[in-house]
Amino acid sequence: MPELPEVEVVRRGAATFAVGRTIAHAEVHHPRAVRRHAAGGADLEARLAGVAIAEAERRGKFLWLALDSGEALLVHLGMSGQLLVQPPTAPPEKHLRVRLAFADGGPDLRFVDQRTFGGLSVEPLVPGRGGRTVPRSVAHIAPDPLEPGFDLPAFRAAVRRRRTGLKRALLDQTLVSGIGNIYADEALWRAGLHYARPTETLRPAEIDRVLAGAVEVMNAALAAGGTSFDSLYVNVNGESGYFDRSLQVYGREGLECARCGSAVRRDAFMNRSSFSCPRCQPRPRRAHG
DNA sequence: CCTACCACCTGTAAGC
DNA sequence: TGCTTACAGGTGGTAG
Repeated sequence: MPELPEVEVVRRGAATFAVGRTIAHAEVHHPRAVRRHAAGGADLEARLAGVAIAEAERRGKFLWLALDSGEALLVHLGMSGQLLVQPPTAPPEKHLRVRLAFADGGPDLRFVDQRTFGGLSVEPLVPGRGGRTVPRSVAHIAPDPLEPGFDLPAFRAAVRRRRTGLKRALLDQTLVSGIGNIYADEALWRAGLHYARPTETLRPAEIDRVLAGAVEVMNAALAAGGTSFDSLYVNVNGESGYFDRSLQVYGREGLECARCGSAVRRDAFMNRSSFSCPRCQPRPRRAHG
């Protein structure tokens, strides 16, 4: 489950079902799912056996479970990862990668991931950006705009220092985290800005507008349980959110813009797609990307 | 240093 | 009905 709202839905599920419980043992079913854990799958299993889960935290699209051993179990869902609460007796899912069994004999926490772009690792906690303590491989990730400590003036300055297009900047997790392809397009539509607008030409008010658009759309998506076009994007109980019904441009090529009635266009961009309204978001004369 | 591109995977849907 | 191609909510490493 990719972007910030979907990851937050999963984090809340983990907080409800896993915090306070003790892991009996972990089983790594696929080595690729733990490739970021440098010491290997057996080491990850050893570090998880017998430790209790103290908290479930998130920055951007990175989710971690703070452990009473002092380390953290970092989870990135990649493009297709799921964290599922399942009875220990449930048969293994087709794409089960890691299973956590608990000392109380209650439900497992299972990491299921079709494409294996996601993964787990056990890492030390280190000082991160914005004064927060984060797992080591999250140290370079910028605060996300739903964090209380998000520094808007610093974000404005960082964007204007960039020499790139606005959407590239929104997707750069070292500038602002949590925004992916769907919510970038939705935020740009809300702000009435084109994805290729050169960052160095943006006025502070325009940067504020697109960031505010991202915050609004992600909060709305969170309230709807996230965006889900298929069964890949589900909460810990396997349920889909319904924010896809509220998207204004993403995935809506040829359909009417809700604001002006023009047909939504789709452009190839960064090996994926960008959806926008040709009238509300005119292409700038000078464009980046 | 900074920016842009590509590889990393599996599955589904559309096109021929 | 096959077979091929395009595409999918992301990230890190690396070439320029």
